[in-house]
Amino acid sequence: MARTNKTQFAVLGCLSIRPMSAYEIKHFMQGTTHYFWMEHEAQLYPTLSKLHDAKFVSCREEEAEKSGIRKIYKITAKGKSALTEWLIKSEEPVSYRNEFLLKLFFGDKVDTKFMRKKIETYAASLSQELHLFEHLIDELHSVKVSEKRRFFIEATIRYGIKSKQAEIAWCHETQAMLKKLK
Amino acid sequence: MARTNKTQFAVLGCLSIRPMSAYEIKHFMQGTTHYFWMEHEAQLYPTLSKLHDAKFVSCREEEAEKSGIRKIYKITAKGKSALTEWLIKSEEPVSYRNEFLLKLFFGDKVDTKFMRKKIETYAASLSQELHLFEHLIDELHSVKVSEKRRFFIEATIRYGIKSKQAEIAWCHETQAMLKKLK
DNA sequence: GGTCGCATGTAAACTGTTACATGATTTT
DNA sequence: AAAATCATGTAACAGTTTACATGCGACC
Repeated sequence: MARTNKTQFAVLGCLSIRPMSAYEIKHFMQGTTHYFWMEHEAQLYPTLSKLHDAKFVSCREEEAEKSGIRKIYKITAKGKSALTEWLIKSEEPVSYRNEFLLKLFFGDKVDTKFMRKKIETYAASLSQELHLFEHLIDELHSVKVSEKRRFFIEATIRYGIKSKQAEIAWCHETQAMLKKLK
Repeated sequence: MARTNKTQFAVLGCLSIRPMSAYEIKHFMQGTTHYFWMEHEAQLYPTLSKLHDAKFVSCREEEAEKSGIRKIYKITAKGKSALTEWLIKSEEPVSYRNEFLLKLFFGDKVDTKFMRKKIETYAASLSQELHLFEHLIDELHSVKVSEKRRFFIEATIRYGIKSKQAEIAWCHETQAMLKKLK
């Protein structure tokens, strides 16, 4: 079974919010979906071309802010139905990889102090991410969107907050247990 | 900056437990690290060849159980120091992708009932994974390993349990909030 | 004069996944 | 007789990431 390319749906999703250029999509993702979905420019440009060829998006060129042209893409009816179809469909399972856990699994191969340090660093980065989520929630208050739209944006942020909190709790618990070990 | 291939370290890690063949490594991972790390055979065989060329592992051939030969790889001193170096090093940030959250983010584009159903299905798969972890903890009691080794194996499983519990709690919370919405 | 932001893209390398290919033994 | 397990691997493709390339305007 072939893997279906999800980049196209991420792009269609963004364009369902409002028409955007490739550059804008990148910045939009950076500000909203970056903690669960991010695309590289090298994927965005060819994906938009393909979506345009397939009539999922239309394209309008306008003067760029500083120089040259800017290609604004807009989702078509065909694109919208493709997006809806994907939204409703169930996800194919994907393999999740966590390098930190992989190292931890082999943690007995090195001195305990290294793993204590590793968990500490990991906890610190989790806290930073958690702060970012709390900032995103604050930001959301000042954004003008429909109640329904707001609900789903907030749901993804709450997901991030709950996950990070659980992971941070695990870090503390594990550090405490490590101290008792040996 | 070049990405470092982590497959080789996952393999070296497995071989630090005991000498294994490619086939055994796959089954070992399936039984232990599968929920945070998994490799395909098509990656394992060439990776082992490369590790052998680089003198990180040695190879001994023996009669296979059923037919042909079986190549048993053993980590060398050089391989051990490479593994240790990687274990201590900090992780490069990698992009995490979650198709479920991506869909949820655009959830306002479809009728609420579809997203309710989606969260329900997601919660069910999380519960199943949680049961698997609890089973892994049980299994761990009957495995003979050092106290330190056991600690780190258990830590990765506890991580899984805590994460899944938090996600399940999020599902319930979000379902309840969805009911109130409109 | 150099860097940053806006804005487009291409090329190459690498990684990951699926499918294919082989062959013996054991179980259903 | 067919399917599963043990055991090796290759080929082809799809997807991801890095680096490169271009050019203007604004700011320091």
